[in-house]
Parts: sequence; structure tokens; C-alpha cells
Amino acid sequence: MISQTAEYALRAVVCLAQNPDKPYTTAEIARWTKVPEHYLSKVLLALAKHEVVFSKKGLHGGYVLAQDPENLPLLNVINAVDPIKHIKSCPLKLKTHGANLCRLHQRVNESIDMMEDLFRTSTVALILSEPTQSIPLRESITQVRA
Amino acid sequence: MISQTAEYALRAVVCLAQNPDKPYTTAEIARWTKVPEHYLSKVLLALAKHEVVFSKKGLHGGYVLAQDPENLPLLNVINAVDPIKHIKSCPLKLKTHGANLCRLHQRVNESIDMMEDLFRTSTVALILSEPTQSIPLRESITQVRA
DNA sequence: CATGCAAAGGATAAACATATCCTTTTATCT
DNA sequence: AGATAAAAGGATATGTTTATCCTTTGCATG
Repeated sequence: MISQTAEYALRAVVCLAQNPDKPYTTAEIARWTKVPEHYLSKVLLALAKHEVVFSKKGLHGGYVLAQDPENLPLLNVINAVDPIKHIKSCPLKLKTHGANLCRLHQRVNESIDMMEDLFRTSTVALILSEPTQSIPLRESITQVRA
Repeated sequence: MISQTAEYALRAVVCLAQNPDKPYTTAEIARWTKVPEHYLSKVLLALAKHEVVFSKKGLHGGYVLAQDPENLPLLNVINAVDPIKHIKSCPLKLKTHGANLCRLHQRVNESIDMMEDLFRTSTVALILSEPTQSIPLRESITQVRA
């Protein structure tokens, strides 16, 4: 339910977080994340504008995380490229509803709230710290035993 | 986070549920729900194909709910027009990940699961039974006192 | 300060979602 | 049977998201 663009942004940020000091070029991130390079450049632009990443031009330039992964919720990344929008008033524009949503739109909005909460409480650091069989972006060598 | 089409489908079903025996024509539903009539006809077609609604052609025809609102989760409506898709295997197609999602995609998928659960446990009857200030699709006369 | 590297930004294209219109099919009522 | 009502379905248009390409700007180094 998140957009392709948001998924790309998350991958890029996770990539940068693996090596918080090294500046990664668009081309490098594209290779790691398997995101189309030229599209990724737009995504990174948006992340830079929202100060999720910091960019440096020229030789040895590239992108670096602008935030400590501990303090960087996935929500911030998503909102930078494709803001989660809540239902604030009746989509039918019924005058008597206004900001008092009916049960239908309350429910739909509840689902949006839940998503937002989950992404707000999930930091980039958390994604990297909890080990599983699969390491983000990595063709790991972990082998499942039979 | 649900599509416009899914929102339209939910409105249509809620409309039908208000009067489970009366066949509503596309034009009538469009008027109540404020959904573009010709687009709505496609949406209703999909709902009919998935047996969420029953359609009857000709004079006095129209659409009727095919399910008891008590047993009709919003999820069924949504899935009829715009199926919720889970992440089942690594979007990067990393061979070593396969069906073992990394933490990132586990989280993203978790958010999808949560949404699905909410919509699975919310029936159409529930939407109509819990009264609030705003009645679905209706310009109610309830007035907020100052 | 000239050269090369890399991001910034603009213009365009392709794919998909949303929306409109028109014809065909099927049912109902005289 | 003929007329009418309404869904089914096809063709097309508009808008948004995703993707590609090319030029410009800014930085680092020799």
C-alpha cells in the first residue's frame, strides 16, 4: 500500500545506513537497491530537500544520511517522497459531515493511522539491527539447513 | 492508502446496504455516493463479477447486495475491485532472500497485514450500526450544539 | 584555473489509474 | 411483438505515477 517511490526511498536510506559515513553516488545506490538509476536521482532529490539525506556534489561527493539511523523513523522517509494523507473531512463533501467523519471514513482513516504509527515507530536502525536470515539489500551467504 | 476505486466500491456497497431489498440503478447509486456515474458502472461490474452484489437488467432492475451485511467484510469489497497484495518474496529478487523477507520488507508487509486485518474484521453492518454524528452518505440533520 | 566528477533540474516518454462516451445485450411491461 | 429500462461491454480520453534522457550547476583535485 505504499507507493513504488516510497519503497525506493526506503531502500536507498537503508543502503546509506549501512555505512553512514561513506558518501554513495546515485549510481552506487542504484546498483545496491536495484532501483532505476535515473528515477532514483529524483527520489534522492526529494530526500535531500526534506533533509533526510545530505548531498555533496563533485568528486568524492554523493549522498549521506542526514539523520542518525536511531532517530530516523521510516515514516520520515516515506513522507519525504510520498506523504501519507489522512482523511480529515468528508470525501463526499457533505456539508453536515465536514470534519465529523462517518463510520466508513473513520474506519478507512483508522487503517491509515495504523500504518502511520507502524512506520513512525520503526526506525532505520531497527531494520538493520534485528538480524534475520535475510540482510536488507544483500545476497547473504546464510544457508538454511535441511 | 486504498485506491479511489476501492473507496468508490465501499460507498456503493454502503449505499446498497441501507436498503438491502431495493434494487438501485447505477444512476441512483452515483447520486447518493457522488461517484462519477460511468466510472461507477465499471466498479459495480467488478463487484458483480466477484459476487459482492447481484445485478438485474431491465426495468426495475439494478444492483442488490449479494451478501448479508453482517457477513460482508469491507475487505471483500476492496479485494473485488483492487486486491490487497502482500509482499511474498523479495522485491529485489535477491536469490538468497526469496520468501525470507528482510526486516525492511517484513515491516512493510506488516503494515499491509494490519490494514487487511482491520478491513477483514469490519463488516458493512458494523459501519451502519454504530451511530455517530455523521451517517454514511447522508446529509444528516444532526446539529452540533455550541 | 582547467578538468572531471557528481548532483540538480528540465523535458519527454511509457505505463497505469481514473473518467467519459457509445453500442450491445437482456429483462420488463404493455 | 414493440417499446423502454437498465446492465454489460468496448473504445477512447484525461491524469498521475513511474521511468528515461539530456543539460546545467557546483565541487574537488591537479
